[in-house]
Amino acid sequence: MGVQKGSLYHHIRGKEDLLWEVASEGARSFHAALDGIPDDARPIEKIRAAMRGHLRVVAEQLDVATVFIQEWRYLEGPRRDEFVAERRRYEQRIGDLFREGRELGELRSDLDESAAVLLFLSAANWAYTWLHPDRDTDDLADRFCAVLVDGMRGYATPS
Amino acid sequence: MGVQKGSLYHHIRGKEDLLWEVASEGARSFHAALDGIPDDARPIEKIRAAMRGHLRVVAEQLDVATVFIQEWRYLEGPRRDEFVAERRRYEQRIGDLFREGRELGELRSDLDESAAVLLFLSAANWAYTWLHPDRDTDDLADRFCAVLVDGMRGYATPS
DNA sequence: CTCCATACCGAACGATCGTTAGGGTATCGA
DNA sequence: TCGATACCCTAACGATCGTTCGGTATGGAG
Repeated sequence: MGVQKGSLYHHIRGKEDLLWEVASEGARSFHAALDGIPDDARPIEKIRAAMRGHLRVVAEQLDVATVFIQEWRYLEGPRRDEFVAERRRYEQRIGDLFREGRELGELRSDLDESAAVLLFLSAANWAYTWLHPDRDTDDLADRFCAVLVDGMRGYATPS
Repeated sequence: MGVQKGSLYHHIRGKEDLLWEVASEGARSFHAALDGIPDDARPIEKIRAAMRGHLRVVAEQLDVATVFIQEWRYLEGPRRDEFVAERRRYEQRIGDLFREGRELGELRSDLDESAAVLLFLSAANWAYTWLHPDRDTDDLADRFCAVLVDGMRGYATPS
C-alpha cells in the first residue's frame, strides 16, 4: 500500500493485533461460507456446498485463509484460546453435516465419521498450498466430493 | 544438542545447507516407505500400505517430514528444482498406484484419478499438523483408506 | 613428546525486524 | 480563524539472527 512501517502504529497496537485481526476475518469468512448453505438441502448437497464454500474462501482470500489454516499457531494467550474455540466450532459444524447425513440415511450408517471429517478437512485445508486462484474451485470441490461420496472401488469387486 | 550456534559452521557451510540436507533426508524416507511395498500386492493393498508408510514417516520423523511437506519452499536455486523434481516423483509414484488399480479393475474405471490422488496426498500431507506421535498411525491410515475406497454413501440411496 | 586435525567456544559484525519518538501536513468542526 | 485530530514520514533503538574469526581443548599419528 506504499506506506512506511512506522506509520502502521497509528492504526494498530502491535504485530500481534494484525495477526489476530486477520485470523478473526478468516474465521468470519469460513463461517459465513457455511451460513450460506440452505437449511433444507440434502446432507450430501450440504457437504458439497461446504467444500465449495471452503475452497472458494481459500481461492479468493488466500492470505486470510493461510492465517486461519496455518499461521494462527503463533497467536498467544487468551486470543489463541478464543481462536482455537472458533476453529473447533468450524470443524464441529462440518462434522454435524456428516452426522446429519448418517441420521437421514444418505451416508452409510457404519461410516467412520471422524475419519471422514478428517479427510474432508485435510483436503480443504491442504488446498491453500496448491490452489490456483483462477482455477474453477467449484468444479474441484465437486470432484473431491464425488470421490469421497462414491468411493474408488470398482463396481465389480474381484475377489 | 548443547552446542553453540557458531560451532555449527565447522560442519555446514550455511543455513541453506541444513535445509537442503533435511529436505533430502525427507525425500529418502518417504521414497523408502514406498519401496517397502511388495510388488505383488493388490493395488488397494498397495494404496493402503502407501498411506501407512507416509503416516509412519510423519509420526516418527515429524521434523524431517515437516521440511519435506512444508518448509522446502524456502529452498532456492538448482537445489530447489532438484527437490521439486524429487517431490513430483513421489506424487507420481502415488499416482501410479491408482492407475494400476484402475487398470487391474480394482478401482472404478471412471474414477477421477487426479482428484483421488490429490485427496490421498492432502490427507497424508495435512497429517503433520495434527498427528500425535504415539497414536496408532497404521490404524488411522486404514480408516482413511476405508473411507476413500468404499465411499460414504449409504448402501440404499434414497432418491 | 610433538604435531596436526577436529571440534567447540566466545565475542563480535552486519542485516533485518518490531517498535517508539518526534515532527510535518492536510482535514474538519467550533 | 483556530485548534484538534487523523495520517504519514524519517530516524533511531533494541533484539534477534546468520555468519565470521581467533582462540582453546582433545586426541591420535609420527
